[in-house]
Amino acid sequence: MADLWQVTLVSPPYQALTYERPSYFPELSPGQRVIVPLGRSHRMGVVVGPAEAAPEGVTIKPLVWPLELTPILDAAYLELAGNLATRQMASLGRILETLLPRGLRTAAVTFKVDRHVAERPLPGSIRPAELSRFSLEDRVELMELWRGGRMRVRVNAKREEEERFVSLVSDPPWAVRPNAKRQLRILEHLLDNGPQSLFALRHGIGEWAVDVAAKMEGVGLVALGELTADKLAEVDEGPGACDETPVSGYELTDEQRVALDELTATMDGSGGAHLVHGVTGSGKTVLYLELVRLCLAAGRSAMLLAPEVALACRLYRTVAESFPQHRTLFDHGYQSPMKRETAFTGVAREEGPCVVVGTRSALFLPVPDLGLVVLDEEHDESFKQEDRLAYHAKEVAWFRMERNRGLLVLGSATPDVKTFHAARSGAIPVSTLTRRVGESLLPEVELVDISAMAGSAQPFAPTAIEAIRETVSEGRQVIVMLNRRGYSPLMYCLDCGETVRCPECEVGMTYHKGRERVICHYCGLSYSYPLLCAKCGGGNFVPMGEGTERLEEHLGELLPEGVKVLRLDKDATRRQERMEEILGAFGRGEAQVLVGTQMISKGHHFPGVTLVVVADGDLGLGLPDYRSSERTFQLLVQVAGRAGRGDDPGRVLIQTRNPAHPIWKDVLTGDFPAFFEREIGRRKMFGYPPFSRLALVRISHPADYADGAAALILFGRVLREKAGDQGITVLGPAPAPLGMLRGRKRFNCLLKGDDWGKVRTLFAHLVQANPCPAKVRIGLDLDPLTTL
DNA sequence: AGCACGCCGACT
DNA sequence: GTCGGCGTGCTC
Repeated sequence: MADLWQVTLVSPPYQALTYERPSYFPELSPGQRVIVPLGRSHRMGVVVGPAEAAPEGVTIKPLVWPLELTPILDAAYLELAGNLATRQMASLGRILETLLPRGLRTAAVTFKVDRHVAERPLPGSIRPAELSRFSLEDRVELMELWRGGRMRVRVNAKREEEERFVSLVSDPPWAVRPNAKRQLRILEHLLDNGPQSLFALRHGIGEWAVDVAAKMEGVGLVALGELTADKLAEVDEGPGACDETPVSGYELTDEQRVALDELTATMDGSGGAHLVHGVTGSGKTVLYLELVRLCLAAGRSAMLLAPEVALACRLYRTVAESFPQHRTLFDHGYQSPMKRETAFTGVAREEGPCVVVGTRSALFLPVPDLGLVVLDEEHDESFKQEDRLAYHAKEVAWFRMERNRGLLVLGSATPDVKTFHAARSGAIPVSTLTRRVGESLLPEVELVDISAMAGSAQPFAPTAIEAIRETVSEGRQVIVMLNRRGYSPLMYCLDCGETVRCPECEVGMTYHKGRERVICHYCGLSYSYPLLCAKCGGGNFVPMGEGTERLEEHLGELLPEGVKVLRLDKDATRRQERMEEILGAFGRGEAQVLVGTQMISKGHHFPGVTLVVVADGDLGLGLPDYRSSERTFQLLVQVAGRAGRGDDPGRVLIQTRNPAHPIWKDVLTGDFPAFFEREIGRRKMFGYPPFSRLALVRISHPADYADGAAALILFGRVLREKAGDQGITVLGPAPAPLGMLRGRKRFNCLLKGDDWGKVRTLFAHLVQANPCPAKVRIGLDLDPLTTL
């Protein structure tokens, strides 16, 4: 009787197929990677379990080779992947493909044999296809070598070469001949998409990219090798950038002690979540460290997650210093595939408990016996991944901790309304920290009415200008935040009033002064400026509105000579490493003013900052999205927390055109519970989450697809037909706010129900009804960050 | 993803 | 007349 096993392929067709275990094979168990034959090719697959019987009408092939002797993935990890597969309505193979580092999911490997130990002459280097052609006795002998560690596996040289990262070494303009089209294409691509592996570059641009990039390295236009984010993380050691959290010798405040007792109570073996609601500077990090200490003492591993790389990096340094006797690991999505692979296998094979610090993707490291996960700034939207595999770190962490009987800690000064509702209704325990540690006080927040300034070219009210000048003259630092990027939102033609619009996306294109280009923020298409009006042929474009670049210019004029202004926004930091550079320079006091978008609101610690000015507090309030006031509240309280974290009291000025808005009362006092009460009442009244489940169906088809309209009518009918059975309210399908993106027409459809299962069922009906899957794409976004 | 089959254009 | 483009389809 043949020994049959189910193997899930981690490349197309992603199915679980049945293979036979040859007699000379080692024992198999779920989670082990194997090479299997498929058609005339070979693939990597993961053993999921024994198979009862061969399926009808297929001849079972034998497994070719095991890639490891003990499984790299344990049962809990396979269960996690399986859960994601169910949630995403995708196959397990497809999920595993996105979770495994590239080197661990490819069958393009070479086996290296220690030749001198073989009794008979064997080739020193063997490809999987050759293995299947060897005689039985050769394979038996090789398997002996493999078991004894005298035969190793290596990723093919070409694959390995493509693991190398390409990154920009300078900002535009670059020293290239203007007619070097391919080089420019690569440079623009890197600027838009960030540092990436040669592999990714080849996929994004074309076959020629690898050779051209190699040539460009020779002349110093790009850097090839390890990703620089890691190097910069080491550089950022300036006095201002160092963490305020003492590694040892600190004493817990009464509040912290109470919170720690409450947390350890939750930690006690049953598994569950715990919210830590503490104002900025109240010492949440110290609590995390104490919990990690307890977790390690119990012999279990711990994981700390921050919303972005820079914050995670700072947290990592503290952790590494605090636990020198344990293995500590820093992991984030911007690492080279090679590094991720090392981290992945390292953590899977680790004997004792370890500590992992990182961003959301670190959650998928196969850490055995994970007993604690901390999500710092748990309300942050970066914890949700929207592209590729869609998941929310909170849900994944919750799943892992529930199964592992571990503790999930959610920490924030401004918790997610859904989380806080769960805490208020008793579903999860909550600990509250109301006071800052040490001498520093919470900043004083004031509103500045700018409603009378409409139409003025001046972006700052006199009060704000006065405050900025005063702070700078005292030698203190100022943060100015604008929730908008680019030099100006739109360009208008003076002759005909037409705005510059992207031909692919039908949205206004933005002028970027530094690059002298107009750019579409949605698809990245750009034209050099000046340009001629498409409608009237004139060239008299004028920028409208206010962006960070113009704020930076205004400040330059407003402030005395010698005052240095830095700018931090998405454009200034397209090169990943620039952000660390700018924050580091500001932290070291190399500039007095920092102008930026919301990214400056996130937990960075600048002791010299005593004034925060929010240029336009109203932005984002009026959006037709149920979470817009939650997002605005979180952003403003978060940025206010940047002020006065040193010894001097802080001051926060929020400019608004709408001082009567009810949100200001709560923002001024930083009163989260008051904000929550108002917000939760509104949500209940309109049936928004957490009182319902909201999902967004995204439908798109090529603009020139003639039957698109008919497909949408069909979808509408199917939705309305089936929605009743599931008790789901359907809105749409309606054209999406970005009705056109990258040459595709887009439509959104909002589903409101009381159960995710029902929403999925309805979505499945929709997928089934798709008249042309090749042209019409349908995607499901559960609990969307924005319903726009 | 590979690797076949299969059906159309530009070359010895 | 062949070589070779890549569209389509299948793989335990």
